[in-house]
Amino acid sequence: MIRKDIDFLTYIELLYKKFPDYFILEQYHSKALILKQDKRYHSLYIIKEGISKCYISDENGKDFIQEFLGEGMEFGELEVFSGNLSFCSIEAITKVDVYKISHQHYNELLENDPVFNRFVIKAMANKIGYKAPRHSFQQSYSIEKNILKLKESHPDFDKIFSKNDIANYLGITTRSLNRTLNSLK
Amino acid sequence: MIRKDIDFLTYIELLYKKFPDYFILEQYHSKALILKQDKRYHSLYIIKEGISKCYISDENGKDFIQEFLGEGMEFGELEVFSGNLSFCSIEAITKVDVYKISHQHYNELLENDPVFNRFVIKAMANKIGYKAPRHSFQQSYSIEKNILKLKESHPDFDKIFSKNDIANYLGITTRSLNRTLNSLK
DNA sequence: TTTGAATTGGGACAATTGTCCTTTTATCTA
DNA sequence: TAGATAAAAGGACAATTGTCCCAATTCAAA
Repeated sequence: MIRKDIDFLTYIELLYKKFPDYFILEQYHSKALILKQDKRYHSLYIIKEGISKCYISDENGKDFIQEFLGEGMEFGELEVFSGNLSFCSIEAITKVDVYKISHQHYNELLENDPVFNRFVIKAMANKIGYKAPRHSFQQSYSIEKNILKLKESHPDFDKIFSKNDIANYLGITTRSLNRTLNSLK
Repeated sequence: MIRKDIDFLTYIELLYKKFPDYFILEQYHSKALILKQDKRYHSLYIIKEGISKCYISDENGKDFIQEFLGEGMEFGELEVFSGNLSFCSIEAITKVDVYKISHQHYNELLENDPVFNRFVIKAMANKIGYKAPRHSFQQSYSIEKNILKLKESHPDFDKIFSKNDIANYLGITTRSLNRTLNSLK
């Protein structure tokens, strides 16, 4: 549920010592919007600490949460390669510390640092390999089974996240979420 | 609906001329299983011609189709980076021609050919950026809106694919699909 | 401590979608 | 061409999930 990549973070901290002017440390308070869907950015971010949510909003104002991002997760990197506008929004859930790096520096690292290059590719492979089974499961199984699965990996999920976020993560309404939580008690 | 990457294919054909022993040309007939979920492979594939489907099967035998793959799409590459078993199956829909390349040669190209490296990263970024909005839309909107959207991008989708495949792509049953198709007439 | 706003919980009903079958149509093979 | 097999269509009913509310609770700011 909360994605992490500690090895990548460790490597970023190492790079930060080596090229301190490549990175800017920023802090966002809970509920701050770090990235806004459909806007153009020239930097991307790697989470040093804290939890944020990555979500897509549709024209009716419904949000669909893609992932909860924790330490070592990067976001805003897809736009480096596609040249498109940001395709999702990122909002801080807890207080969040990030390393910010410009597209330019990021590209330099990708080209000149093979270890970094491999880390980035692995991170992308993870994102693909994680999403597919999750969406597959969500489509095929009942709300009940999906909640039981959440509980397995994060027994205290209903303490960390708001009901609204959980519902948006599962692609259901809060009403259905409540109903199912009751039937599980 | 059918994913393609012509530029990547063009580059692969170029590499094939340069390093003919890196690649094996294979052909699969319609309905052949090219990759099987939960098996280990030491090669990956790039489609030269034809259409295949990439799907995840769950323990109840339900299939969820991730993507339909056309020219220039690669599959089996995630396992190079994760070291895991194949997380989906790939089945030929039409007759399919592929370039097969070993993990080892693939890694060599990634490390020594920056143009190839960039193509691979872009391909992965595309996969991520394409899936997220699609699943988001599928979760939030009615079957009817999803079918109308399919029709927009592929007016003849019901000629190319079986009803079963379309239903598995949308994450619904064929019964629901038929019902909705009728109400649209 | 009070007040207003946001979050949570849930009743009643409607709409959507799935399940289980049976029938029809198309496709393939001997 | 007949018979077998698979694919498509759809009836009847059940289950799930959403919509539209309003009440209860929590929380923060005045």
